[in-house]
Amino acid sequence: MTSGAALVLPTPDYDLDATLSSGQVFAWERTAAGWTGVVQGRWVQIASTPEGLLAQTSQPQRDWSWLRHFLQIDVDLATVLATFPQDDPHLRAAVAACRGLRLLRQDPWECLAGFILSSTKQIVQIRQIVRLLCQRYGEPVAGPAGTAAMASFPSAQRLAALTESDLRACKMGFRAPYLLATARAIAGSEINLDRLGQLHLTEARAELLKLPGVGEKIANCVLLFAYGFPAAFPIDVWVLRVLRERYFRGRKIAPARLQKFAARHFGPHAGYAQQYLFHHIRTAAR
DNA sequence: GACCAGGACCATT
DNA sequence: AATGGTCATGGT
Repeated sequence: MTSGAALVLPTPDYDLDATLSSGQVFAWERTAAGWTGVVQGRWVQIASTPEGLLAQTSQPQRDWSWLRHFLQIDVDLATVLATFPQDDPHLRAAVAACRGLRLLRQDPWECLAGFILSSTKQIVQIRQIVRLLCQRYGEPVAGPAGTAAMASFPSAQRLAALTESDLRACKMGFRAPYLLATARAIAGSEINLDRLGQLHLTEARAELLKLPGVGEKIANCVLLFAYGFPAAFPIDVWVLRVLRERYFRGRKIAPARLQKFAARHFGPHAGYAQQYLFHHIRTAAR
């Protein structure tokens, strides 16, 4: 190791592959050496080893709390799973198949922008759009010697200064005006993302819903993946399918009723349950 | 070529 | 409250 720093995080019950490929984040790259990404401006590569998660950075690190926070290392997964309903065979099967799947704690703006781009897009396509945005408008972040550089996700201020056609050139189609208007609302301080974490779940959701291109589903994704509200329960087409087929005999149920059911049935960590159901049905489908 | 993708928004019933 | 059309782009 000629530069940077390395650290082993001995974390039981952590499936890094499942976590980083389960549609929470879109800017991480999988290489032969592990996963590479940018967290708070820092280049970081993470590999799964028998001793735990092996993290490497390009710069020396005084403390690693930023990475522990992003990975949510200190969440005791067993405690979360213990809050799940014990008499639910479908959820039980999903947890058994995806043991170690975790929720991350992302940067709110990157998460918000990523999910504005997510509507009726496959995850591989969302990743492609995000990659283009980072390469064209993000800041380069160098890795250790001999590794590929990454690019940070562009700030709201940076995107706010672009035009709609700049964004359309990144292949995001009709989502371009949504992303642009939301970037300008954030850059212009009409909404302060730093403040939302101090609000209650419903208040924070109401703030996010003011942004163009943000409905219930995307708001819940941001609340769950960036702000750590474990009860937030995003219902996309996949989760909708699971809920209908497995819990309502294929009947179609009003969205408000489904949200109510999810909160009551899955409990205070319903968002975790949602991620297990989502990842399970998507990985089983291939 | 048909169908679908981690939806939101608008108009109409 | 519920339905239907529209919005780009690319994978299967």
